[in-house]
Amino acid sequence: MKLPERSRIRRIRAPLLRWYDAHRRDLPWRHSRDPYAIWISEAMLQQTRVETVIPYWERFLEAFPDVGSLARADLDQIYAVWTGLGYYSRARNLKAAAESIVADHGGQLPETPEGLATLKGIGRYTAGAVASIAFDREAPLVDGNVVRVFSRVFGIREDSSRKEIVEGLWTIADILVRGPRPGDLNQALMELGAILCTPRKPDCGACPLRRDCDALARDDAESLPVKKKKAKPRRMRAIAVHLEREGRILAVRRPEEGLMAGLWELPGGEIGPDDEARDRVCELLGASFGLQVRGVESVGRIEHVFTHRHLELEVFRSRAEPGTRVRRRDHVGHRWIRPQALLALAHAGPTRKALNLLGVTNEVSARAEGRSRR
DNA sequence: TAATCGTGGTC
DNA sequence: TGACCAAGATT
Repeated sequence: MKLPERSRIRRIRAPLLRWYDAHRRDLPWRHSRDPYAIWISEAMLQQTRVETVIPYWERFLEAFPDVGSLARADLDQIYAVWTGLGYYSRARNLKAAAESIVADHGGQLPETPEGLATLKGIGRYTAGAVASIAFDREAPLVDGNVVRVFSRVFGIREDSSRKEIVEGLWTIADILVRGPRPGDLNQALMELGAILCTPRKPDCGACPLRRDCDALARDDAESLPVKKKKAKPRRMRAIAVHLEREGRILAVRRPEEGLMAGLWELPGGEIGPDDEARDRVCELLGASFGLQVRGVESVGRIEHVFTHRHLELEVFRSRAEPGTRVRRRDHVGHRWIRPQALLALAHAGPTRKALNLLGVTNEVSARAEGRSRR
């Protein structure tokens, strides 16, 4: 791609900052100058909407107010606060990074993008965001909003995931950020993408860059940026069993890698596309948990769509004899607990939906269930 | 480079 | 209603 003229890039600085000063949203982390609080907000905002993040950020900062408290916390406590936010590796990485900050950086976050990027879970974007917003460094950043704004303003009509284009976008961001108020400049770019320069029906009439926008001149803003199509989620099937033993049910913890890593769920497992689910229950509970059960009752079915998986989960009830022991194969933990207690452990959407189907609810899960049902 | 990794909102 | 998308990182 041909890089825009330097002067053309620099020209959008002033109108962008003016617009930001007049229209910036009042977000809770914008009241903080604490690098730790800003870092947490950036980790949560990865692929996650602002409105979703706000209550999680507030609860997280209350539970873990500083780097030291996060480094000392049990992963279980962190997961519990993170439950429902998704991309759980972020929670794991936050703790690992906090430990490294305490052990190797005297308890203070590194101030440069290079230093920040050595920490787990901090990539190129987050390094630039924290360096510029928390430490006033002239560090560039490119997120989905910035890709869209640059593609339109500078008329970039090639696949935005191509390496050459990605590097071009970072170069533009770097040229643009040099100067006063780098943190505000970066936030202004993202804010413009979030509020006006939206994927569909951008509000070009209100845009501070409308006189300078290539896509507006050519009337193809809505078709930019150019991206390739994403793969459809693959279907997978699984079973989950509400297995009761003397008034308690079995909860099991998934391995620390892969889908829903480290989260608690009902025992069960994946089945084949043509399996009769009921026929696999006894076998799976035996093979994965060393359990023998009798009397399997079908409860129903839930569906859950992940980014790359479309899960169909069949839910059953069964009982285990008093004194039944568990021998885990792949899972890394298990507990016999009151049904409602599973809702207080870190768990993901499918487990929440299965418990809801089973009539196990509390106020929090009921609200989440209400949201996901629209 | 292309997959993997959650969830909820929007049209 | 399925497809797209949201302040990405990791492998």
